[in-house]
Amino acid sequence: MAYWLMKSEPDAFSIDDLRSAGQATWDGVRNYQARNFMREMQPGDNFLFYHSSCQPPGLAGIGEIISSAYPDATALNSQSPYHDPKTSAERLPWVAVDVSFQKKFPTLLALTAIRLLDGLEELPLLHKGNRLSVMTLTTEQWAILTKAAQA
DNA sequence: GCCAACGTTGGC
DNA sequence: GCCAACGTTGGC
Repeated sequence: MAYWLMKSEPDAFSIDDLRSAGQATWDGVRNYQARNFMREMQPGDNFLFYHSSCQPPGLAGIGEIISSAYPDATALNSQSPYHDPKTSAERLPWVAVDVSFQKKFPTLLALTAIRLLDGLEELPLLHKGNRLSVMTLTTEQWAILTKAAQA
């Protein structure tokens, strides 16, 4: 089983939205490195739900990956905010996965608090200028973050 | 609202 | 294939 971290702007889709929906489609990712990680996802993997571009940014909870990657049709939809006019049904590089709610942390683990934790030197989230919206976590990173979030 | 960092685009 | 210009991300 693998561990992931995925970012979402809570104004668009938050941990509370996932909790009320129970499950959801994680789509709209338009970056090849993030896409490649999504292709590796398997049902049963867990991910940390990160709220970005908000105040404060940080980890809000845990979800589960419940499907492997499949083509992200929002790229083809001219009405979608995720429309990618360079794609077609024959040439569709983007993927989505289905996810389910697992838990919301008692309090948000803010980015400022994450920066103070030991053992996360390799975590891309903390690297200056990093914008990757889907990243893999080692078992150790997962343990450090989930422990801090529920302390 | 600012701006640093990064990815993408397009001229050559 | 290089690289400058541009657009986007996302913390502050």
